[in-house]
Amino acid sequence: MNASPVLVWFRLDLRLEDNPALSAAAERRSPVIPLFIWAPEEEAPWPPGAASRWWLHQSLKSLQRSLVSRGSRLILRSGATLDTLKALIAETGAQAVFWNRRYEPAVVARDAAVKKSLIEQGIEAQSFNAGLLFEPWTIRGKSTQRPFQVFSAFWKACLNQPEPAAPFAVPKPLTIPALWPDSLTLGNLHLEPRIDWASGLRTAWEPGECGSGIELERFLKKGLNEYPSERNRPDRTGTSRLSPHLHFGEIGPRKVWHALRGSSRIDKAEAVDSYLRELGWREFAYHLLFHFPQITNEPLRSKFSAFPWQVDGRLLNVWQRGVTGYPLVDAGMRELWATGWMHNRVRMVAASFLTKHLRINWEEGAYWFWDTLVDADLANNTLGWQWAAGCGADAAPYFRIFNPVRQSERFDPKGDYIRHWIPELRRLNLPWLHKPWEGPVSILEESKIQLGKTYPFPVVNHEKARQEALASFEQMRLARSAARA
DNA sequence: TTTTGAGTTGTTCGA
DNA sequence: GTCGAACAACTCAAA
Repeated sequence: MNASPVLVWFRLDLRLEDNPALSAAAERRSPVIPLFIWAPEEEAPWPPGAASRWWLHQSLKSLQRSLVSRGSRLILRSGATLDTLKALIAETGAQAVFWNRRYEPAVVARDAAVKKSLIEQGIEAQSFNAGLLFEPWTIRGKSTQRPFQVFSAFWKACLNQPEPAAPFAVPKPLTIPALWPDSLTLGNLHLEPRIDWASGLRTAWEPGECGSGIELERFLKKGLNEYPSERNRPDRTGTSRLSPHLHFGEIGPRKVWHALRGSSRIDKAEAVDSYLRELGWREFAYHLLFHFPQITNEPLRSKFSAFPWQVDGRLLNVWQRGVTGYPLVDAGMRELWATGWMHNRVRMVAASFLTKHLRINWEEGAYWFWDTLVDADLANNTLGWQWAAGCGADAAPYFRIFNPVRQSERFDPKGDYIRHWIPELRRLNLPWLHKPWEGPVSILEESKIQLGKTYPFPVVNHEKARQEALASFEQMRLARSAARA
């Protein structure tokens, strides 16, 4: 037996299938020591939020279970990563550390320092790609050789690349070390909330590799064919719901890619392309985050630094709690609070509402989503918010301001989504459900609604807010041309 | 270097 | 109800 063990350092790749770091370690026929290190402060200013920590706990539990069922274990530690790795190397005599790459700026810097230090110490340190179809540095403009800032050109370049490799199989039984190092218990990491607010999350999700496989199967069977149209319907299950699973790496994009391309159950190539395109947006988000790492806290378009954002804690709070008086926005914010997830169509409406109607800085929204989403992902969250605010890559033109009532009428036509998340409006008929403040007094009375008491009046008037948002853009434009002159 | 065509997800207005 | 145009100006990416 090959004596010295390999440490497999798990991060956002909490799976056994298609896990190149784990497979590479298994092929060594050396003992394998699976390891997770909890070091949130190393990810500042974006350490995992509360919903993410809840998910992480469940996902680690699931990974631990699968490893144990294979006769292995998952060693848990907390504290500074490099010190922890060095301590484990000393304890176990490991000569190699393998992991799968991450792309968040703070993590990239941390990992580079870890790798350098390990190599200096004579330890083999290898990183792999488990999380992306296309590594950010491999995609460049044809003539410019620069990173892309426009999605369609980016995705076209990706599709011209060789097809992503087939996923790795689950490795054969792992070689067990002669002696297991000490491990914390999962409870020691204190990932779960002290006050149990997670019952809605438990109902909505099954974290872990097994749960992701079930979700993918469901989507292939029931969702994908109608994806191009149904994906916009928050009142139906028309999306894949894979986002948290992809974020934690319980399933990898290669598996999803090949499952879709190879599935015989799908009769519409259009549906496959349409969903893969969304995976493409995920790739694009990572591409941007890698090449423009400052965008997590600065607008990609620097002229937006001059945008006259409003600072208003009351309005921010109203938005966060889902009491803006616009039913679709409120339904979305309450879905988020209850389940840790919000339908993408509603995310756009809610984000547009915060940044345009309330003119609150997109960063406030990004931090709220970061804390409350189970799929909080720095690349996707940053791209999404900057896109909505108009300051990001390929962003919506400034005059594209979502009308929360019109969006509601188009995408929740029967009001089922609103009724589900705003029970106090459930007796209200169409079309007033989309805009209660326009409902006749008699109808509101019959529906047991007292505006201002049981459900709020709109916090802003749509048309007025729209005009003010347009005026703010104009102000920014003028400030810039003045600065240029 | 310069030129040219194009750019996720919308709304409103008027015919 | 449906349809097309206007809503600006700017930046990116390729030729």
